[in-house]
Amino acid sequence: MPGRRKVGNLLALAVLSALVQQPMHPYEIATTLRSWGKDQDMAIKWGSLYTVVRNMERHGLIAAVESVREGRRPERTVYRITDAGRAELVDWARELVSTPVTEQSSFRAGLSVLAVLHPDEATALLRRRLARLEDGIRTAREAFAEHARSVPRLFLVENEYDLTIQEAEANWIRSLLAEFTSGSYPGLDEWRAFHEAGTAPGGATEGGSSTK
Amino acid sequence: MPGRRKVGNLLALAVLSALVQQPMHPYEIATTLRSWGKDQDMAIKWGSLYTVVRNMERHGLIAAVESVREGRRPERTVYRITDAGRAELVDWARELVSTPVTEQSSFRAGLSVLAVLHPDEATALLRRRLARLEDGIRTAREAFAEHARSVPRLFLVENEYDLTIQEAEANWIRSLLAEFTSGSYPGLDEWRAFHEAGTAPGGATEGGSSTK
DNA sequence: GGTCCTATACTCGTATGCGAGTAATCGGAA
DNA sequence: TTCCGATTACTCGCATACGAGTATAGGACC
Repeated sequence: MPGRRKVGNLLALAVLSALVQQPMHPYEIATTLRSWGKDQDMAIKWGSLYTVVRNMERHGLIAAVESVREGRRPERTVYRITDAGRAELVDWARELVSTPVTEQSSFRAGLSVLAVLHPDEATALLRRRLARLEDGIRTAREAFAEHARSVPRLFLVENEYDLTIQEAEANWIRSLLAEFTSGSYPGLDEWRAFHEAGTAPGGATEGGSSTK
Repeated sequence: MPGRRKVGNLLALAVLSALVQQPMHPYEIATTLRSWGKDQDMAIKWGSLYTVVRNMERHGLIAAVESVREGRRPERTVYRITDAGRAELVDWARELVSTPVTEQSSFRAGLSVLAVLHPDEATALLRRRLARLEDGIRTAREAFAEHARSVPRLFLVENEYDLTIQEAEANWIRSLLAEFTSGSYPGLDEWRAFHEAGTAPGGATEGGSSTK
């Protein structure tokens, strides 16, 4: 339970933002979100969607409108947003916008154990990341330009933000790589020495003996 | 299970990086991590720690060394890293460093529903965020400078990264705010109009009728 | 030398997350 | 006409995540 929200999953926010437009059944919500391009920043997990929707109903944020059975397909339950849901949407938006939270970042985690890799390998891997990142940025920029034709900028703010952050990361990696390759990074020699002596840096020297 | 890792929780990575130094019992791992300052980017959840450790043992990444009972305290099980664990640590580090993944960001989520707020409120909230962010950056910078006295820069890369990203976010917010306050942001008037007409933007006009 | 507060060191139960499975419909090719 | 694969629309159940609870030890203070 991240925080005090009745339904803490950010997927719930997406559901609210879809239902605020019009009543829908869960599958339609997913489709709408995907067409909206929200699936990029929030891969829709089927299992979660239905769990989240059920919980949202339980907490009165949404309410079932009808259960249609079209032909003999599985029953589709159509939901609409309630006033409580609308209030939650706004309140949640307020919180998310105004309060910075330190998010979990896998790259940060990777960096925190960067020392276990040989500096040359670390350099190569960072180059790899940079290349992929540049690729991703290019793609995102194109998709953004495409979308921007038909959608007002306000509805694409998150993408603009994303691009900015990714660029900042790319730049940071570039400058780190520059220090690595020029040899100006402090402690680079010790780092290299540790690894070439066949031991992990920061750890005690251990012969790699059998484990079992 | 994020990916194919036997134990996908990033906490497991932290555990490995602690145990690579020397065998420890779980509580000691937590303490070590905290002293290392890793708790900032990865709040240690007690429940998770023990679950993760158990799973890691099950998968052979770590192994129990001994179960000491000091006095009449609860039994403490000391774990050491195995060769498989060491291999996992390195392999995991490689992946995390080389492969960018689009992480979940609550701010991005917030931005994606920014339109549900009145532009004036959005502006105020962004100002609020910016102030808090600047505060956090200042604090982090000081902590970093302090640490940098005793710890080589290599072991603080993640913090450097973090600062860079946070600054990028702050700058982005600043420029967005500038556009909002100068009125140069496209669509600002429509945005305002939507809200002042008493309806959510992008949605159909709906009288706020009773819900139940 | 008794009491209180904090630190140590976990355990347990529950809510949640989510992959994998299921089943019906539909459009097109053979 | 029938078969096949894709699409629609969910359900189920297990593994995880994690808060809250528990219980002992040690030191400070009076």
